[in-house]
Amino acid sequence: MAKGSATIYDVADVACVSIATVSRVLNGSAQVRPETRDRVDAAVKKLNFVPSPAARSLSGGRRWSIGLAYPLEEDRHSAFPIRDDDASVLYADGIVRGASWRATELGYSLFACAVQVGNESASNPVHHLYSAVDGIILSDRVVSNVGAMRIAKRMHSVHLSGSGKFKFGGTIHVDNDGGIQAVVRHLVDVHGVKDFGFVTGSPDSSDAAARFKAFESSLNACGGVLRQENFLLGDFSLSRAEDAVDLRMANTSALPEVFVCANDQMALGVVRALLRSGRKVPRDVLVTGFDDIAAASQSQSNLTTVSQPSFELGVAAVNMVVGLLNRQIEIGTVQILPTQLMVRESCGCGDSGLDLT
Amino acid sequence: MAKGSATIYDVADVACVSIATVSRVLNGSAQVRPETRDRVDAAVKKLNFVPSPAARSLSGGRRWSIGLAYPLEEDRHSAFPIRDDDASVLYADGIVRGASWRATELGYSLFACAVQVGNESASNPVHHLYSAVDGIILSDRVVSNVGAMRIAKRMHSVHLSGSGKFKFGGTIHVDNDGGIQAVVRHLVDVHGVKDFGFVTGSPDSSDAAARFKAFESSLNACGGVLRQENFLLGDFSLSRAEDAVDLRMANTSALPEVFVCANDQMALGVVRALLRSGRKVPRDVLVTGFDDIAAASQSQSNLTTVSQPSFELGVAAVNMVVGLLNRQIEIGTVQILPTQLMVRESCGCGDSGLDLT
DNA sequence: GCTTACAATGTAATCGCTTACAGAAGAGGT
DNA sequence: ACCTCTTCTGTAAGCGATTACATTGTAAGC
Repeated sequence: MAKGSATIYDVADVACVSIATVSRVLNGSAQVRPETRDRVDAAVKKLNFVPSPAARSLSGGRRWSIGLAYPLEEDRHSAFPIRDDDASVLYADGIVRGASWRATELGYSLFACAVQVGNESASNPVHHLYSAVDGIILSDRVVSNVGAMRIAKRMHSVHLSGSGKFKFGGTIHVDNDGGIQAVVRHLVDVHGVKDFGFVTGSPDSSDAAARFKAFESSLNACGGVLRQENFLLGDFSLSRAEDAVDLRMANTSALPEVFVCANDQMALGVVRALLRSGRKVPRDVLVTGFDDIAAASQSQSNLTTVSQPSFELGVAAVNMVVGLLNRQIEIGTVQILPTQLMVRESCGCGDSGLDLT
Repeated sequence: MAKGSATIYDVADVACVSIATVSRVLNGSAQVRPETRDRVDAAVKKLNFVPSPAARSLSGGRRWSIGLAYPLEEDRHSAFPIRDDDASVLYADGIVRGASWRATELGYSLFACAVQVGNESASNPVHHLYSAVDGIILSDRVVSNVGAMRIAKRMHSVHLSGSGKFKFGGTIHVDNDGGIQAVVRHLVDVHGVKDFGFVTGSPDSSDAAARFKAFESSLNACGGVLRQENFLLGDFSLSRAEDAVDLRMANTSALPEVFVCANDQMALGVVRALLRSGRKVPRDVLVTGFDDIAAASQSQSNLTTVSQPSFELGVAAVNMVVGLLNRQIEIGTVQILPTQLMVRESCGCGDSGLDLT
């Protein structure tokens, strides 16, 4: 607390040079006589001097840190809202790790920051974050489009989004189209499915939108059907999807052959609701997910899903921010990461023929 | 980028007041005539003004954000080091979530930052982090003791540590003693174990140290034995523990009845090594872990372990930092969070009598 | 109507750094 | 000896906030 640590002035005093010279040595810049440099280095070492990022930041230098804002669903019930059920956090973990690792490798620090979705006020952590960093990675939905534009005008930013292109910064998204297409094709080709159900994600998520759009066109391409009552509204959370299926089952019309879900959490919720009603998966209804979170591959819920390279997404995002910073990548660049169909048992595959319990 | 964003001067101009007045309004301080306040508020809104944390930081005001540094083991092999095997990250996830949630609730932003352990240079992200925040939460091992003291002298800090007390800041740790004691007692009372093995964590981790110390004293209390060759050195990672057990088995002396491990990852590694050698757990050797990570409770590895309230740890840490900030908590305070023994099958319990495979 | 006290506002110093610009010192040419 | 270039180093002006202190405005008290 006692603000006692050394400043550039102290170093200058000890080394008997001016603060400008110290700064030059620190930043490895230009012409400093070797013997002067040594003197400064010695002083720095002696005083354990670490430049104040705040001051550095203020005076316009590079901060060597980048920010990553990831979404948190609004808490609807519990006092501790962020439990296993929180889709965005689980998915974000991988991204944070990838970004963290890559940033460190490039000599940057990564500040990760969870943002309550829908928070447009000044208390949105993004506002605190973005002036502490050189560039920022914004996950889908952490700020509004308007907010994103404002930020992008101030600093380099990369957007993790479902589809499309952000013209004021870079954009990265996974191949939602290809993933969903693979799911639908597999269901049609291998399991002869015609009658589809779909559980969609948060309405404001571009990933959710992209996945549904891809689903529709795949359906058209292979002649599948989505009856109105089998289009379920979710918000990426397990419980909401579970509720939606319960509600659907109150309707006595026959269930679809499969529920294609926009993410794994919802798929797990769907499975849970079906099991509770006495139905078995995949015996009575097939279910597929998206993301391939850890829980998907556990034996209890052997979920057929689409694997997202979340770690690689984080890596790619950092690469892009730094590329933008170094002017090696153009503003408006879009990068698409591949997805992969993971066939397990919930789609009806698997010789074990186990019912999931 | 185009540094075009509004400053306090712009706001002052628009509102026709001085920057001092703007600052007063922003910080809710003291005497400002309501009509002036309104004018300033309007200007702030109009310009979308967000104060620069850097400047704020330099001039000593509150930043409304707190930092959390958590450790990342040094990468020993892979190009993408942070995989499922990384003990600290898995454990840290819960802390980050808890801290994030609580910080948001208190109106703070939380910046989480992964730190390569052993990095004492100026590139240690902690140095970047700590001038962007009001207070900082330091996990065990993210900085040296000296580094921690330097930081603690500059700002409020809370240390997440195995035991003991950090006299320049707050300290929180889980009840390692109680947890290990419960494990040992259970093994002795229920399973009649006498001949113990122990797999310890990173030598520089105070959690590891605390757990071993607790293990020793529990052992003495109940007359158990730890033969020298059954004390295995790990570093909290799965692979390292696996290797250690392989090495141990090269020695032909009888294995101990149980391997008590300082965390779950290592317990999983131990199980893996034992299975590979044709031994069964718990039939031939018992194994226990610590932490209760998600993988521990999966049916494949039904690990008896000690549950750590990692989410609550994050919450408590934020509470303490903010308490310190508001001078409601004294420097030097120590808080201990309870742990809980989770009895599963790897200790020999369970009527299923299943061999783990 | 004039002092007084206090509320409201403004002025300017400060935080620790970067960097444009200025100045000094030495080398080389005449 | 004098002038011109280099090459190094110092001076000082910001960066955008906070805040001690100075100043102005205003209503009460006489």
